[in-house]
Amino acid sequence: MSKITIPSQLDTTILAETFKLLGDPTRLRILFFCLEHPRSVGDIAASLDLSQSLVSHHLRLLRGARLVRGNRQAKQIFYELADKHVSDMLVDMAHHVCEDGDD
Amino acid sequence: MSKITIPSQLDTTILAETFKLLGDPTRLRILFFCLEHPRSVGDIAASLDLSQSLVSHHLRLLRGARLVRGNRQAKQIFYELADKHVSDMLVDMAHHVCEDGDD
DNA sequence: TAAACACATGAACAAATATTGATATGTTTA
DNA sequence: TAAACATATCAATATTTGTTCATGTGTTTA
Repeated sequence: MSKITIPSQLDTTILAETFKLLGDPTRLRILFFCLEHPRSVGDIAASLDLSQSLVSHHLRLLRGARLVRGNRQAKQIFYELADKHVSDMLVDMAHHVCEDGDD
Repeated sequence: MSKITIPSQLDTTILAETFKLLGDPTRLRILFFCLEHPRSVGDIAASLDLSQSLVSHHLRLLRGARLVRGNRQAKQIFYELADKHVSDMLVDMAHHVCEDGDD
């Protein structure tokens, strides 16, 4: 059971878009930083030593792919992962990168 | 339990490298095509309508990241996913891309 | 309202990357 | 060995993409 389904070329492209977003160290750092609890843009920039502009640009891409969502709290906007789905996947992959080298 | 572990900056970079490889539609198509059983380079190129050169290039990258492995069978070389680890992740992600739109 | 603060956006540039075409390497068959 | 076949590699090109700097938008406080 659990038959293997080969995605259509369109689905493949969509899937690739998501992977592509995850394929950048800066974006991954942002995502992991927001994993535990929501973080403001300024906090992200300061903690990760990135320019505010750069963080905003990346957050826009991540927002566009529904990987994160932000809600305003007074002047600041706090970003968190979009849903458990995404965070589970990240944690899962993080584990994978640690346990390397079978074979 | 299952405490969230934030990867080091180095680990993040390594993880990103893997995601980056998965973040190309052509490579994803190659991977899914080899999911069920090993496929020769020529078969991949013909079936996916890609030049032989392009397929070889991509396979080299995938090999370098230990995402696929190939074994020679006479003139041809048959490629398959490196381990269950990789294929499980791919199938998993393929499922994710289908079930969209919570919220 | 004006100034200050937090974040978003646009243009521009440099670096990375996918793709192509030609050629090389290695394996088999005549 | 030579020719044919399958795959790999090299060099070059065109596109994509991450980053920066300057500026714009929206919210709060004086």
